[in-house]
Amino acid sequence: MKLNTKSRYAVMALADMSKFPLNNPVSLRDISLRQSISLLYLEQIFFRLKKNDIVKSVRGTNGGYVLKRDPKNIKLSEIFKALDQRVKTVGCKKESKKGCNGKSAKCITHELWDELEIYINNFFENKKLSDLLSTEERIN
Amino acid sequence: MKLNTKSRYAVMALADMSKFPLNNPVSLRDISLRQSISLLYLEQIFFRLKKNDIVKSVRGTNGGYVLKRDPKNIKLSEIFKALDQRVKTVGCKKESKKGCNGKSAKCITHELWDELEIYINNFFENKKLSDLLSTEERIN
DNA sequence: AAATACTTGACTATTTTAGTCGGGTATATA
DNA sequence: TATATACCCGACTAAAATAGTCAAGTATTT
Repeated sequence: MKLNTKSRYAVMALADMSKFPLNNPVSLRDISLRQSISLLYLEQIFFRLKKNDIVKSVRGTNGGYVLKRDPKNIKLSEIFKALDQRVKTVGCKKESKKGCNGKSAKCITHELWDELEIYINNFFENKKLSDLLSTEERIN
Repeated sequence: MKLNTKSRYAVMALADMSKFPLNNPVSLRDISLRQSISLLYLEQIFFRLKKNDIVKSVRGTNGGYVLKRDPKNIKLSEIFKALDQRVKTVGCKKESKKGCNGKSAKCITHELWDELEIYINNFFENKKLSDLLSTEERIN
């Protein structure tokens, strides 16, 4: 069970942006250098963040990305959703509605995975981007 | 973020076993048929469960596996541990001790992943095999 | 003896992940 | 208005992880 780099980098990059004045565009190039994340990969990530209304872009010289909302109002769950990251128990659920292929035995653990999914989503639902920021400021 | 089949099947198989009289060996062949899991794959899984003292084996005709403890005393966290399944944030932590490669900026999110890891492990730590069983019995 | 069932390492196909490439378009500034 | 900067975005690929199989056993019961 592991987190992929896409969502991990997304959170890192957005946390990085949050440290700067909010309406000031931050270029991916700068984030790339500061966070040691490939620029090309960041572009891919921000394409999705933009599509999901988390950031907006400013083109041209001195352009970059700007957070669409205050970090206080950006839940980590939104970021994960933007990158198609969710908890999956795999199998079991997708192929059927109720009894998992009709074989009732197959679903002994069905409720468990549902519960886990809700539990984890809950973690991200209750975390804001601003929560990371204050942690960071405490450290430095 | 997803659960792998190994730990998923392990939980399913053990829950299946729990439904039978405890000192009665249950053969992998039967579990395989009931839960639609490949026998060869189950063998691999039970090899690890055995090494981790969760089940013991009874060889020969009418043999099979037996739970080493009462399902009330088997935590899901043990099962996951037996299969090397754990939450990983990947990168960030392994390569360094404190400042993540010395670049302090790289670790804006470090504490977050630690917290998540603890949070999820907590879920499994508080679930017993017997919890699944009663759920199952409620359903059927 | 024969059948059943566990033992265990090695192997392989498939899928997923991480990350790159390429060929754009838009905008600010000199 | 030329040029550099920075976003745009689909397609691609190498590497790693996962899922599952194979093979060649050994132990026990009936």
